[in-house]
Amino acid sequence: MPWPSRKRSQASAEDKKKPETKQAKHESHEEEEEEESMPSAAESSKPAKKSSGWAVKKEASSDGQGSKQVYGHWLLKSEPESRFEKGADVKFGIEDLKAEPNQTACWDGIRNYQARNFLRDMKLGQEAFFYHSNCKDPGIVGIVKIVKEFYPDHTQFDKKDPHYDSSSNKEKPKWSMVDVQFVRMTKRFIPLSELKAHHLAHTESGGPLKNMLLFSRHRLSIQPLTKEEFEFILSLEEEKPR
DNA sequence: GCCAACGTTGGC
DNA sequence: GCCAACGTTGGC
Repeated sequence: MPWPSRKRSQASAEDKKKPETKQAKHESHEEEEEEESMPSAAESSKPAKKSSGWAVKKEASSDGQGSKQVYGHWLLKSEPESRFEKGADVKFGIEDLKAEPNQTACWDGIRNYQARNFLRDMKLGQEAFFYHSNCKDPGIVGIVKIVKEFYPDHTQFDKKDPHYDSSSNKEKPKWSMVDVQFVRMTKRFIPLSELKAHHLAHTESGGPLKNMLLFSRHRLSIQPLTKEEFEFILSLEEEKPR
């Protein structure tokens, strides 16, 4: 992912910590990509951006504006197993998040415009599923919440960080991050295989997971979830594992 | 380790 | 703006 997963640590804004994360690269665009795709609820408090579009859906609002769809929930991918990127271990599983001060970490290292734009749409208090990727048992393991809306990702300026971006500058940071705090583990591990089975069934039946981005945007490490998707997945917690 | 999907780069 | 080459993600 952005890919993907990312991770990093620490807490808030105050400290800057270091990097870890994964993702990488940079891109080129100009940055202006601020668009986001989804609209979130209100707007961000910070910069505002416009949206552009990608994929997310939008619905017409009744009033005629197309409002874009507002996402209130998210899925964040992170890798729970060690993997080295430019000499740094990008491992950051949910246990690592729980071990951070205040069980809070900054989600740094996102170097994909689409993921970054979603990140910028995240609002304080919104919840996200914590998804373990690129590991033996991929799937949802817990729930986190946004405790600080987007601000510059300090790892883009750190030459020693695997996600250093020489094309960015402090006057106009290209990449952002948010802080997330652990909320709870899901009542049980919800494996990718199970989500996929529902996705396939819903594709036929028109169920809630038929458009889940996990299955169409493989490489997106930060994905918005509709309320229906989030609630359906939560309902799986109560079921027996299949 | 393989490989499919897909995003990015860069020539033209 | 098109598109081929290339790089990355991430499941298996």
